[in-house]
Amino acid sequence: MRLATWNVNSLKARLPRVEEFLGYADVDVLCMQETKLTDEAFPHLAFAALGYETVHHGQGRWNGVAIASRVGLDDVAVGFGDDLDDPYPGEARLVAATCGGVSFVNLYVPNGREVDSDFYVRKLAWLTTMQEWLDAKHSRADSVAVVGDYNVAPADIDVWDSAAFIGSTHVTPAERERIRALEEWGLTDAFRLVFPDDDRLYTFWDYRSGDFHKHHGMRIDLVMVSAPLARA
DNA sequence: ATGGTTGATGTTCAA
Repeated sequence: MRLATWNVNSLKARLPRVEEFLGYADVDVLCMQETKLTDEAFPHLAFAALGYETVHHGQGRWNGVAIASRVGLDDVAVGFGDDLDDPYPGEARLVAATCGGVSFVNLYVPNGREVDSDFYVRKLAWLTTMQEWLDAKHSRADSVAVVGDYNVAPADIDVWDSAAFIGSTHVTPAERERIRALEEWGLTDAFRLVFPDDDRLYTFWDYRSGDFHKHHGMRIDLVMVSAPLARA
């Protein structure tokens, strides 16, 4: 099983790049976030032409999550369902499906904007609710991969300069505690399993200040896997 | 430089 996660920041704008990636990356499952599409506008045929089934949970201008799989796509679920109170109601931030015997959960975690803002408080609540949803849906003994744009850097090693993030979201103890809670539930940060001590390896660079060219990055897109997958 | 740039249902919002 080979998987990838990608915040595409508009699938309409990024589709040629996504098609290019699928052409060489040899992934079985691709989880995408920020498609910024309605369900009606999702380009299912473009993925089918490359051999991938797709499911999309979108709302239009913002958010939107999708899974493309060439190893089957079953048991689709979107959102937290009726039994849980969504701190970001109406926003398309979770889609789940079984692909090749693995339960995939694809997340676009709220950004949080400013520490202690209403958006930040609801980001923390969203992560707590997501774990409640996960616990209701899955056992830690299942093969489950909870992947996506977490908008949290799990540790200082995951940002280019921890001093530069003092007072910022993505690195606060409360946000990191939500990642720890998922680990206590039974998930493992797959990247850290493979690269336990490597720094300067990131998944996101802000495009507003030439951060990519200065390698001012953060590792905020995560692949969290249960024990049966972590052992594999 | 409370900056910078990208994308969308854009003359504003979210990131």
